[in-house]
Amino acid sequence: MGLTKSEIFSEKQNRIAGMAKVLGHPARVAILQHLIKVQECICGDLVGEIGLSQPTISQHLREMKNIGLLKGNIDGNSVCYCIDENTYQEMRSAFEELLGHSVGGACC
Amino acid sequence: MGLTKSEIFSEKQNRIAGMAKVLGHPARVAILQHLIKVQECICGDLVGEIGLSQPTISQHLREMKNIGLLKGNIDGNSVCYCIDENTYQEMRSAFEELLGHSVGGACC
DNA sequence: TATCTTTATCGTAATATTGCAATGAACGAA
DNA sequence: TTCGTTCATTGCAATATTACGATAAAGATA
Repeated sequence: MGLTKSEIFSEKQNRIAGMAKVLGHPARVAILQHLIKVQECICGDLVGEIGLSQPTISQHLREMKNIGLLKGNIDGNSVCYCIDENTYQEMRSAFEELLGHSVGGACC
Repeated sequence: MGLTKSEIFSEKQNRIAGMAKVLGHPARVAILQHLIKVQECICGDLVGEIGLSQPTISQHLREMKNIGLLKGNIDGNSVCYCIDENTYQEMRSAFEELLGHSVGGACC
């Protein structure tokens, strides 16, 4: 079937999964790391930096924009990308909340 | 082509992506949250708790075991699952490192 | 032994993702 | 206007993921 049954999960669970999914590809991790380092850049920079084709980078950028992690600002004939601080902090909080527990499993 | 070009990324980037990917499905988020709450449980508990079929839950559990997030301990004819504390902490550290920066983008 | 319970695996179908060539759109420069 | 630059979109092929019925494997129970 291949169709995720989102309706049986909470909004929050679906949101966390969506944010994690966007980090679930090394190209998007690399894009985020590069943007953390240089704060802002254009698509062409990332094509040179990462080594995937321009359409592929563009597609990854769109997915990152779709969940709100990136913003793009048109500047002449190029587009300046940077991280959306709100979503970036939302992700930090969500993962910290999910991963900040004590987990001493007794059985294993 | 559908084949991720892992070889052009660093070990660390691929590892982060792999850990994120496992949280990139709401069922696996729900499994992790349940295990955080109850510390340990068997597969059948999760089937009742989450509402997916037993083979589907088993498949998700396997992916979580594959990256080391879960451990399973055979106990009679059932399997007791719990969180692997080391990987859980590794994930916390990795995401904290990735998401703990200052990101004031100037262009957007 | 026969049966029940519990979990894993196989097989399959449907959908999703990844990647890129080709093309289009929009701006700047000559 | 014409050409070059930059990025998005389209279209396609290949691989990956999601989900579950059927079945197998293995310990528990009668």
